[in-house]
Amino acid sequence: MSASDDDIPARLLAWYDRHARTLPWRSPPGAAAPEPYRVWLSEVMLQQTTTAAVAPYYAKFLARWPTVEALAAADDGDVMAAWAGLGYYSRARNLLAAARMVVERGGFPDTEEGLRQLPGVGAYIAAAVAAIAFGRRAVVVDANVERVVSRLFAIAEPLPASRKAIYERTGAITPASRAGDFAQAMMDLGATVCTPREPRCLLCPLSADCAARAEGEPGRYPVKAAKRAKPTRRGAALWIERERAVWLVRREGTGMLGGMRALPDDGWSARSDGSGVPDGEWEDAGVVRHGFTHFDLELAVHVSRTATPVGDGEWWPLDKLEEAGLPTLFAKAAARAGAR
DNA sequence: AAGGCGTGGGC
DNA sequence: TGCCCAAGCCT
Repeated sequence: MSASDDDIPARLLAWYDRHARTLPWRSPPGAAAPEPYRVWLSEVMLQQTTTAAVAPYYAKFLARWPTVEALAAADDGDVMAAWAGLGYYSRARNLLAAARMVVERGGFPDTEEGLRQLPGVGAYIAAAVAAIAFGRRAVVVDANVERVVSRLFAIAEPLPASRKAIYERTGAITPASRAGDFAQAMMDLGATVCTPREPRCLLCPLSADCAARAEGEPGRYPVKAAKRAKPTRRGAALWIERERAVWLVRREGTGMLGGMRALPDDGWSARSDGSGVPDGEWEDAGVVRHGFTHFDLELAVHVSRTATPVGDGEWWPLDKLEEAGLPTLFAKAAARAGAR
């Protein structure tokens, strides 16, 4: 490094004062912090999800449930349906459970340790909310920070083994004041300058400090462990129609798409072979392909107007299908069934 | 502690 | 097209 670590937060915050992104859940640099509810809601939505994808959902949730009290009083099915399409549905289940805990205890915890007790709040979100909403010094490490810090210090150890070292290095450059702005500055830097491919080092306020840049190939970091191949599973979904209505069920439990409204299926999510359509006269409506995090799915869509409804469900009017809150997989299957 | 857990966009 | 990636958490 050409300068001491002490200068890093100062340079980064000066950069942030001029280049902070404007985002719906964020206050401008130096302004009063947003309400904890808004920070928490945005952080939950932003897990593994782009800001562009989150923005409309954040607006919708805030308009419909403006406070944590309103959210705590919401109907479970309404919240799940409002989350439909955003993915990682355990987030919605935990969101509601956490809102009810917060109301029960009379407000948000204002420490990392307290926040960690809420379901769906892990190390990252607890630190982010403590820093951004409550102004506490907290070491905030997300994937952006992992990338920036890996490059800044040329950490050669691959992720995820390097997480501990990254946390310590991040802690060493996190300032006592403006920790929330510092965290958001690191994330903005990672999102707009220190990008995964072809980082724009000429625009970076930390380029003089960056060991990876000094080495000449900053895009080499962070080093990542090899990932495993994604298998393909096959399954079937059932479109059972009567009088302009379709039979929808609610998926149980906390597994794949748990808690979400869905088409009946053959159990593909619990098995890898996919087999078996119940007796009856089924028309083949084709196959929907959908990629999940750890496997690809080829879902055959079977259509019947005479088959007996499967399981515990309800007849849903076709002209209101958009309001059913189907996850994207089943929205695709519905489109396939309708297009036959 | 490594794998389950969604989806859409960029290249 | 196929792969990588995006403000991770839970078990």
